[in-house]
Amino acid sequence: METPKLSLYNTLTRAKELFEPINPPHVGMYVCGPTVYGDPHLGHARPAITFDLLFRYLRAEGYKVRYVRNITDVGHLEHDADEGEDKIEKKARLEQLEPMEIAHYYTERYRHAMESLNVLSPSIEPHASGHIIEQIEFVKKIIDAGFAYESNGSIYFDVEKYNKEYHYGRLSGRNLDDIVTNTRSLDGQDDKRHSYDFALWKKASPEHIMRWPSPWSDGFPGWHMECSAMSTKYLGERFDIHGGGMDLMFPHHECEIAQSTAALKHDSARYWVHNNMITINGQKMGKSLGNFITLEELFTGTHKLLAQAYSPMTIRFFILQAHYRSTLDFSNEALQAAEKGLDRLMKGIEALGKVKPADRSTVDVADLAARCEAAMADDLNSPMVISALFDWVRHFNSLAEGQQTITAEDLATLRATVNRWAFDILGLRDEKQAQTAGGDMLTPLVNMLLDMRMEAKVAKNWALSDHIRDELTKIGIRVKDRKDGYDWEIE
RNA sequence: GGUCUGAUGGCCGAGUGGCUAGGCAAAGGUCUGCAAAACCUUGUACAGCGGUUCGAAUCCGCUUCAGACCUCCA
Repeated sequence: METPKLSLYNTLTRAKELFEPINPPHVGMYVCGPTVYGDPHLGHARPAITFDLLFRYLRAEGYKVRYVRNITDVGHLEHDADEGEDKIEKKARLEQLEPMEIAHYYTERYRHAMESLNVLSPSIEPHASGHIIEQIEFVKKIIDAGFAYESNGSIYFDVEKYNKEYHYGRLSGRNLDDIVTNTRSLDGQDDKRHSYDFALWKKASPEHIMRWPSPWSDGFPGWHMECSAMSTKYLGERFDIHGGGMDLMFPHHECEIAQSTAALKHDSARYWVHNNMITINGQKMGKSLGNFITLEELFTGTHKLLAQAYSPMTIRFFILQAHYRSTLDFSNEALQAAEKGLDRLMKGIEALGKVKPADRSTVDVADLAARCEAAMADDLNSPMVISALFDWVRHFNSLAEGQQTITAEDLATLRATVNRWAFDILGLRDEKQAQTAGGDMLTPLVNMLLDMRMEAKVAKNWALSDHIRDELTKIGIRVKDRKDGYDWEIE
């Protein structure tokens, strides 16, 4: 089957473009990861899952992907001002811990949450603190190219000069004139020539603990620097995809483009892909507004806005049910709907596992694969993939009930298609099956009781039969009668 | 204020110049000793006002409302 080619929406050109890797079958992808100074929240799950989807899809299509997602553990200033304090460091002082202890702790928390969400580990997860030398070297290149200046031990990017040769603002669709008139003037920016210049290297004030020697001062890199330095180091001067949240478009990605272009004399990333935000009551969920719900809270249900706990797969499914470039509004109702929908999908897939082959097929198995391929190739339209799967859940159930039939060959194809799309690419996991799998003692006991119930039913002893069912229901086991037998599941 | 995005049925959320998205909820039916599950059927929605068109929810304009970025944020 001829699979449709992937087109991706490129923020740089504001259009969907056919994806053509620079060095097929290799694909280089860089995504901005978390700043590890707080617990990961629902907002962090969105880019992680979006780019996990892309990573999984590209791999399933046969590409050899090197996926780099950084960990920001230094250099992220609290304010873009001279007395700006490093985020990691601020938190450390408050809790009397070493900065690296904080970074390590939250990195582990992040990784653990991502694992729960079935987000694959990237190929490389570089830490900014481990690449100070590379960042210093990168700053030197920009200075040598003439696009940076030193001021009182700090190095700033000369936006105005850069803009004469290139276009500062082309990613976010701004012109320097707009930026000039709209940049707020903050205190303590005396070292900069212009308010819109940004720091490449900052001299550390005496109380600043996180500091490294450099040709200019003891200090630390500016916060856009790590991505330019590390993407170049691991993916080369030109690579395919750069991803991140839409909120990073300006200034972070804009500055990154400026840095890389200034140092390398050309663009580095070809396709810029941005995921939209998760909102809560219509407003962006984020650190600054303090309206975020951590993943831990979602998994355990411990947040005043949560009506219940939601499993990691419910969260993943909830996110995949919306297109990555749309905002997605959080609500208990939406999450509960996702939970039930996912349950239905998983049960349908379980039913497919029980289907017995027949000598002819009443279903066209190629339809599912074709629809999934087309949807995914069209800028990662995961909602359409899910929609196709749901249409097929009906067939799965009908096949399991014997209302439709399928040949052994078609059945194998169908199972492979479902595995590919539901599990390999969407990255879903059957949590309930995983729970009961592996030599539990419950199964023989429940089966014994249900065998007794079958005997009672044959004897039309409805009182006993209902009693067994009710007692099982009480301990959370739902009994499903089949034509000639029974089925059961844990609620 | 500048730049940009969005407004879809009870809820969430795709999509598109004419052909059923899907899920959740709801109603009716089939099956069943009863129930559950499953299956079948049902909703004629696209903010408002104009315009373009044979035809617009989909294109254009205006209005209203909401949101994002312009400062750290995924």
